[in-house]
Amino acid sequence: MSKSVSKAARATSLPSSKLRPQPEAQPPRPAEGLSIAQVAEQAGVSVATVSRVLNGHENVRPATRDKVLAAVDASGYRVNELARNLRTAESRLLLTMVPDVGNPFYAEIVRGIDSVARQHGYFMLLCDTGADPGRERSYFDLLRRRRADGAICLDPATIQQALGEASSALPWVACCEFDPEMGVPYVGIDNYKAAGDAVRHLLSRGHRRIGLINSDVDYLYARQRQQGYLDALTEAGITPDERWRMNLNSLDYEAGASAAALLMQQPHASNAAPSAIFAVSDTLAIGVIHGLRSVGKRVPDDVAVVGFDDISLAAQVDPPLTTIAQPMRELGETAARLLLQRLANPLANVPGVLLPHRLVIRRSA
Amino acid sequence: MSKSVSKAARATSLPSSKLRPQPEAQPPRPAEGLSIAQVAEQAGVSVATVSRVLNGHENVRPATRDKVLAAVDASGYRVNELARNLRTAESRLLLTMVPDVGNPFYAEIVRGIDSVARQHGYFMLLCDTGADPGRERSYFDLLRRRRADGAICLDPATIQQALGEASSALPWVACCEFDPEMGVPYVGIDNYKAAGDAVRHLLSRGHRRIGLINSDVDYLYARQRQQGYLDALTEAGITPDERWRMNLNSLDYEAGASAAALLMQQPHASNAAPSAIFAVSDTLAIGVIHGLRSVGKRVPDDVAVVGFDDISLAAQVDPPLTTIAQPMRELGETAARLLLQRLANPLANVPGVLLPHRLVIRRSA
DNA sequence: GTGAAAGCGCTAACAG
DNA sequence: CTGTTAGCGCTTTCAC
Repeated sequence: MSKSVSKAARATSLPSSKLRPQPEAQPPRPAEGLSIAQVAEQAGVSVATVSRVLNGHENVRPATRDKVLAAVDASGYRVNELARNLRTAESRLLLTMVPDVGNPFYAEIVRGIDSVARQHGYFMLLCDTGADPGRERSYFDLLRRRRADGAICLDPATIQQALGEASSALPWVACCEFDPEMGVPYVGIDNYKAAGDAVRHLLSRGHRRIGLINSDVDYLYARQRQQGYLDALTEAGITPDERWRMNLNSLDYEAGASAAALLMQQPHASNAAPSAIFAVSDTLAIGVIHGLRSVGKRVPDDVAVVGFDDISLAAQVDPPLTTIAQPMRELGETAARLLLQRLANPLANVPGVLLPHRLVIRRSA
Repeated sequence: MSKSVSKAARATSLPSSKLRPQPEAQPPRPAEGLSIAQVAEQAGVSVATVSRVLNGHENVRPATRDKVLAAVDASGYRVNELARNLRTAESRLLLTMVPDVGNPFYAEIVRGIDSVARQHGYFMLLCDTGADPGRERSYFDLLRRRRADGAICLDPATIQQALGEASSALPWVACCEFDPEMGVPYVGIDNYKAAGDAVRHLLSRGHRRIGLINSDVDYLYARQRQQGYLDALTEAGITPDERWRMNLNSLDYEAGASAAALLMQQPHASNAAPSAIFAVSDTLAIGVIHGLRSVGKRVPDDVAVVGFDDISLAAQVDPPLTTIAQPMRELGETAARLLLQRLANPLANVPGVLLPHRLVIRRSA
């Protein structure tokens, strides 16, 4: 899912021979305060007619339409959407609330959301909540205050639940992180199964002491993945050791690194330290590899590592990361569609959706 | 201007046991259409008074204020900002246009912007332009249509120039990428000097064949860094070889990886391939390290690598990346402040500002 | 096919 | 201190 190119005027763009070719023609009058009324006057029609052509209504005589259009771009007029929004009672803005914009996993999802939103004439307002309930609530209030028409929430389930109670009627959907019981439309993956897949891969490579570096248990996905991990181990006849598990309140590289170092140095019964680690996000896993290296362990020879998400970076680190791939782009796109659907038909029963994940085997495990 | 809502999500749409438990307590009345008038009535005062307490004006008797406040939260009323915005003629939305939200460098800057925007009562609308002039223009139009009060642009200078000609009067500022000649307020670093610093570091380590993996020349910073690279080499008595230089139209890891592989395999006069590479972004540099490894070169033993930006990941890869640190957070914060300043006083002469960079030496070079 | 007029919900004079 | 009132710029009946 790589970006794209967008060459524009590349290559030929010389240092700056002439920075302003535009000999200062008369651009359509920047026109600060210019209202539909002036355009109407200039075109010799009524405001109603101008409004009609602006909105592409059918019932306007071509000749009239042309007159109006001419007046519009002679004057450089742009509709004032503030007024339009008030009148039509919609802002055409969609909120997206993420715990951390800097996380590449969320970044890709956000792209998916943005792309379908724009496709449908909406803009996306990105909100970095830092997983803070207070900020979350204040952003959510934008819905009630009519600043936004709908919202997509990727924040921890614990936060969502609080939100849901206070406002189950508001138009919002959950993405990646969701509680099916909550009655809010959602899209995500089967975290329990995915975690099991990761662990079973490690098992199949002969590992029996498998560590889990997990995120905050505020996240339902963290609890689900942990359960998947636990059950997979148990099914293989292994009794999970508590000392193999850690919960972090951050997904940063640094957090993963120090957690891994800690995990390996912990007093384990002689050589009973984990021979493999399952980290619930790639950022964590990349940190883990770094942390392992810092305490003299090699990956995958001494310790195998599997991550989660399959961000684009996963293939680039050394060793390339074995991981569970989530369809990030689609997750975002689907969330946006679900929301749009809800907006179009508030009464319809919007379903929950699960998208498929898959195990990507590279060299780290 | 499409508005239909396309199909829902396909894939495994869960059976959806019971999608709407909806305990239906009685929260303060979700109150869809509730206007200031009803609150006024309920409080036994006029709309003007309600408005006054809502906006924290002084001249309201405490008793009256309390009555109003009581009515407000008894009814669960929230102001309709659509109306407020129209009346006050401002949207309190700031646009941020970036070429790629997924790039960790931009992500951190965006955080800086968002933080000071919120601090000042603004929200930030994030726009991923993909460095596409068309999308850029359409986003920019949001300013004219009053959807946003101001904008911060991080897109290529070539695009900015087109924008500037069409609308130098609009309230916007440039960040990281800027043309001082353009008369638009900006914040960034001294790219020429920074690139020189990177190259001089390599020189001091004894390298004389230094490659440059650069981004698209649409970016002024790319041209400036190239010049810094060229001059540093020349000053050291080295004649730069054209075959040491590459321009990429992407900053993705993959792009860096394949460029590096290509650079090393190119037919150089016998063993005249570069012994060091300067990449103009950390993402590129990380890709470069990966690409080098894929053709059997070790870093830094066979080839040294220095990057640019100092994203958090730089310290986590193997080997940790030597790089030029940019004060990303401050860049964003400063850009936001400049814009706010311009908004507060449109006539004031807002200056350009350069922030300091610094060389961070780690193990890759 | 086109125009006149009534608001959308709020803020800000201006009176009292 | 509080209430009345006039719009902000647009869309949308309802007449003609």
